[in-house]
Amino acid sequence: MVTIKDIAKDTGFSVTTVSRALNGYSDVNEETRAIIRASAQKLQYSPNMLAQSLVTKKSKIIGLLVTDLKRESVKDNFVFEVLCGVSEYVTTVDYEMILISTTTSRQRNKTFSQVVGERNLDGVIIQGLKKDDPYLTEAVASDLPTVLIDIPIENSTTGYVTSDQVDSVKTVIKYLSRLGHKKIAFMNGHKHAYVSEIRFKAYQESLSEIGIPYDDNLLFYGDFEEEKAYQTAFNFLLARQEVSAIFCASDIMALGVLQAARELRIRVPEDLSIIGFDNILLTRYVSPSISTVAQNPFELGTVASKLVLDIINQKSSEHHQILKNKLIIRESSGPSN
Amino acid sequence: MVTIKDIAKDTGFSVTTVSRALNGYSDVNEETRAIIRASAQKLQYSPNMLAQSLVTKKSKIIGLLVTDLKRESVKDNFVFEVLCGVSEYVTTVDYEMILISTTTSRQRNKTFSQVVGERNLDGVIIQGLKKDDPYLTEAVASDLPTVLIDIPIENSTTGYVTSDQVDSVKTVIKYLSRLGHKKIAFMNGHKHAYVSEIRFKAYQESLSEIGIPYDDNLLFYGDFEEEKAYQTAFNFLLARQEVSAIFCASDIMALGVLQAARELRIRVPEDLSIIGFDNILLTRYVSPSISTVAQNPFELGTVASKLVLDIINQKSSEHHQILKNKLIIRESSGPSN
DNA sequence: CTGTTAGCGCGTTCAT
DNA sequence: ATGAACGCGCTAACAG
Repeated sequence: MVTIKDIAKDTGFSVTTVSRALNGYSDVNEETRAIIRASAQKLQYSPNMLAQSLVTKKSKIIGLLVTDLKRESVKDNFVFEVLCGVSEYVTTVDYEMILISTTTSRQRNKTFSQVVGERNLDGVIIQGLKKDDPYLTEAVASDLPTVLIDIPIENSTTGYVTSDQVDSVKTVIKYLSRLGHKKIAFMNGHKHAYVSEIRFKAYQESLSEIGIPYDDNLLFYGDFEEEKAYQTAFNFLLARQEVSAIFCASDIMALGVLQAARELRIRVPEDLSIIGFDNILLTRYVSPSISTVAQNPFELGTVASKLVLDIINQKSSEHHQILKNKLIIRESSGPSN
Repeated sequence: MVTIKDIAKDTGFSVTTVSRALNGYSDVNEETRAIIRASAQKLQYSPNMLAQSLVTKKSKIIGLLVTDLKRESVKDNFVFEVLCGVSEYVTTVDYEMILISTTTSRQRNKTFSQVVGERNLDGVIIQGLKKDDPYLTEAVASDLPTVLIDIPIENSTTGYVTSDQVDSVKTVIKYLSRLGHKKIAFMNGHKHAYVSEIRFKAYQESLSEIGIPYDDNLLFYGDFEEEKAYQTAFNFLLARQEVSAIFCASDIMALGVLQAARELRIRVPEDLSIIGFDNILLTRYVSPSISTVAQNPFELGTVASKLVLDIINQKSSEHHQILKNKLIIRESSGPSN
């Protein structure tokens, strides 16, 4: 490890001067700066961020906080895409990303401030925490620059990025309605997620806008899991044969519904239209391919990063951004008959 | 930020005693330790890892070094699975993972030691670097605990984890041979990857073991990319109609080959058997589903983490591990006719 | 058993 | 324009 001390020794200047020269202070002779720079280059000096952080209180590290990233998470590249987005943006501005995978139980052992304080994180991006997770409340209450993904809360140090959930849902429902569907079921995720809440409300609104009465019996939950979606859809489809379309709050669940339909010999899209949400890779490859609302998680990641850095650098005051989604029509949806 | 100083003030002991009490030193009165612990709990103290690292020279951070994680990387969850594995293991032993995404060009601006030194990384896991990437050489030469994924180099501070590439290839070739295939082509990745080298050699060996002469014309490259694979396969299949089976060094490429076959109206598996490598999610969902060699990248990740920590803690001396793969037969392969 | 002193590598007054 | 001295939060050597 070569330190500024080494450079000081090498050049004959004091560590102070070296520090200032390297940090671009104006009160240093350009000639000495050149000498010091050359020496740094020669010795392959690189600042010790730890020491730097310790004194400046800035770590140049952004934490990406996600819920329990485990073996099963793999199927869902949503998180991965967000991560890639964050990683890419953060790299361009010379920050580092640290991945923090937590669970509700682990949040009881260590507070949010502790996690953040331990490594002097400059900012945090939160993805996938449950509505009532302790860290969420703490993060919002704290004055640490925080950006939430898909949770619309904003204050002076908290921002969020999400996509136009309401609009997307309405687009889907109207699309189905135009195809003649009257009995449009909605498979939601679970109640711990903000998006579930929002999408549900949007579903209700959309129906009322097109004059279809909301029916509680057409709402059911798939927990954002393929297996769970499969099971509940199986029973649901048996019981409610009048349903001609199911809108799923995630593609993973749509996959499960598709499977259930297949086993019940319900033809898709002739007898049942299925529409998903997310546009995960698989939707394009399964047969029939699945119509879905395309989100752009990668962009969610880059924008989130941009927003945290804005908050950190106290740039604008608007700390939220809403991305556009797009309905992609594939084989799994068609006219009602 | 509450520091040991605060605890010292709160309890009346010196910072040293606090430090020692909290770090479990034996030379401290159990009673005072209890007092100090209680105070720490009360104040929600959490050690500042930066300061700790600065003096102990240990950061409890493992770097995961990957090549340029960008938008396009998303299709290939291999990296993501490895990452999940690393993240999970590392969390259990109270370490943190930092993701470092680099490119060949960026490696010229900053040396490996600089990257590592900046944050006092305790160890590094390397995945996907090219054979001639500077960081690879530097990492192996350095004395920083390093574990390479799929690159079999070992020394006192370098280990590796990979899967039984040779065995897998042989299994595939023998399987195809048993099905009556004589003209078995091999689509390799690109020459920058170690695995390409190894798999190619294994391909040659397997052929000779079953008495089929190696034919240079049956080897071609798909660069580990779907599009590239599609294009080269298209031309290849046109030119070499005698080929009855193609073994691809990655599923992504198998996807491309499948597409080419489809467009050329070559039936799979009747006219052409296709076998991939990796067992990515899609192989199960496309039609026909793709036979492939199943790797377990998640485990690659956990084992890699375990190995780095072994090296860090100077546990055993064997710093490599080879995982088993498994040939999964699906619809894309069948008897030659 | 406990406190004092020193120092990790760096940025930052405050003199000069 | 430059340097000496101090402190960030912490651990480690040495006394006592």
